[in-house]
Amino acid sequence: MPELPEVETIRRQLSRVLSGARIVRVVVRRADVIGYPAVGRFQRMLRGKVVRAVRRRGKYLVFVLSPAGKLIVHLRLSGHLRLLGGDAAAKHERVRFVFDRGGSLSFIEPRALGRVYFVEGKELPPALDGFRRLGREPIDRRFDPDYLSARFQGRRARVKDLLLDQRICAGVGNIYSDEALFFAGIRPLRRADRLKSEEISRLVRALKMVLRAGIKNLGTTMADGRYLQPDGARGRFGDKLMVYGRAGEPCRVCGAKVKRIKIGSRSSYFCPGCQS
DNA sequence: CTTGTGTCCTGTAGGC
DNA sequence: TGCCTACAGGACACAA
Repeated sequence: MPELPEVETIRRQLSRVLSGARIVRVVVRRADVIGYPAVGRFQRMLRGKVVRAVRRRGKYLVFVLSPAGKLIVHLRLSGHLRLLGGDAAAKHERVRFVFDRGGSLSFIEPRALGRVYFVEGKELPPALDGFRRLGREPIDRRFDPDYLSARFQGRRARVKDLLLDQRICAGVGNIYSDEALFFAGIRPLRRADRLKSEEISRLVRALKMVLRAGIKNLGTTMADGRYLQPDGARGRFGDKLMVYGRAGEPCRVCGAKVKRIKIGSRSSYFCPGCQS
């Protein structure tokens, strides 16, 4: 569910609220969301640790702890982090981190696909291979046309699939890839190695633009209200989407009907008038 | 290595 | 109301 802008929004809020807070207890309500290490060790290692900083890499949240270690969280499709006051377990709560200053951070994951990890040193468990292999972030200065064309070189895959590849575009997901392709004027099924350098440049600019706009608007909360900030507030980027979730509706630029196609098992939206 | 497909898991919305 | 299907902001393990 959450992509780079949503995770970044969550990061900023948690950094503000949790910096300096000490974990006094870790309640595990469902063991299989603990990606590493085993449940008992996960709980023991976290108890007593103080949150020093909250960082983000791609769609991963990284809580830097002292005296040592990191708590790494990936929300996958349906995960949430909520700051809660009371003791009552939230619906679909899988893990709860209770803090010394009162209140707790609840990891809520209806589908139980998301994972939390604790790591000590520099070496990462195999379960975090995806983390280690992350590519550059589109909002990074070094994510430039040279970088992207090098990664697209010789790749016959559809451009949409490569935008979703975290080893190439860390943090990009289904919504923002469609939005970026719209602004770049490129159809999602185009072969990556057949994009002209002008198109790659437009794509780089579009990615940076839509991700920054997403962050500025605190993320995308669709009508179903599935993504929320840790304090429960909605993101405002949903109103600003050009194509994602708008199948059959008129393009906001040219008026053509937005189309929805399937790529793999996932939906992709584009405007047949604006994108070629 | 690359590419496409299936799978993990659960909830919800919509059709009949 | 109940049953069935499709779909969901993700990432992997596979087979070809």
